[in-house]
Amino acid sequence: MDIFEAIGTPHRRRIVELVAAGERTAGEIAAHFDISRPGVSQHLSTLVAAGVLTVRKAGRERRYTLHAEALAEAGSWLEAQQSRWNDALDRLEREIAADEEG
Amino acid sequence: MDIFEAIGTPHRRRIVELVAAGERTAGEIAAHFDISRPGVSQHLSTLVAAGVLTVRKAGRERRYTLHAEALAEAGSWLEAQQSRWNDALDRLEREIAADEEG
DNA sequence: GATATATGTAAGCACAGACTTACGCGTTGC
DNA sequence: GCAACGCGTAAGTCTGTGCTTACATATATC
Repeated sequence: MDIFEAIGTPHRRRIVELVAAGERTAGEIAAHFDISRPGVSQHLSTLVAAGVLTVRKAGRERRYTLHAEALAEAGSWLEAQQSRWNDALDRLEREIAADEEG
Repeated sequence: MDIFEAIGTPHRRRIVELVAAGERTAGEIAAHFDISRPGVSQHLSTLVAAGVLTVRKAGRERRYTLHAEALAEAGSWLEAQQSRWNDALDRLEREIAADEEG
């Protein structure tokens, strides 16, 4: 599952927000949700698989941290599309100007 | 459906890439996919509903354009999480420094 | 070593949604 | 006016996935 799919659900985006504020254990994260703990655990797994989070075993706990580079990567794609679009607009504008001139 | 969910599938992300390069008709877009034309049409509808694209009727064609602001909004969320994370790292670093000092 | 705690895994269910084919509707062109 | 075109909508299918409960595993605690 790719990054965009991973952050494509509200629950998982909420998890990202929580972990972005600092390292969290699975239990701490689960406490913020109405769904069952295993349900949250599965969301955590998909986020790790997508490279959005990182796990670290600490005794009987699992500490989840944000892998910010993954978010940056997604951001790059978004920016690329926006600059593509701006280029397209510029081209269009120049064409119109050329038409009016000629 | 929110923006992230809208761009959460590879097909729809591909559509965004196509339209980012310039205004496209439904048919032009559909030509780039292996799935049926109605299938593409449904993807277009969800992208419009999510505010990612804009439609304009032109005769019997429908011209789709990118609504770049929507992508910018998604980008803002990503950046916010990254800066949150950087703040958390800074706090952690300061705490460690304070511990070592004291 | 037995019990409790923190967590993941397994199995199953129900629903969303990504497809398909068939059809309808407006527009263009003869 | 009528055929062809461009496109969306309807209806149905099927798979993925977001949940659930039950169970397994590893660590801490006494």
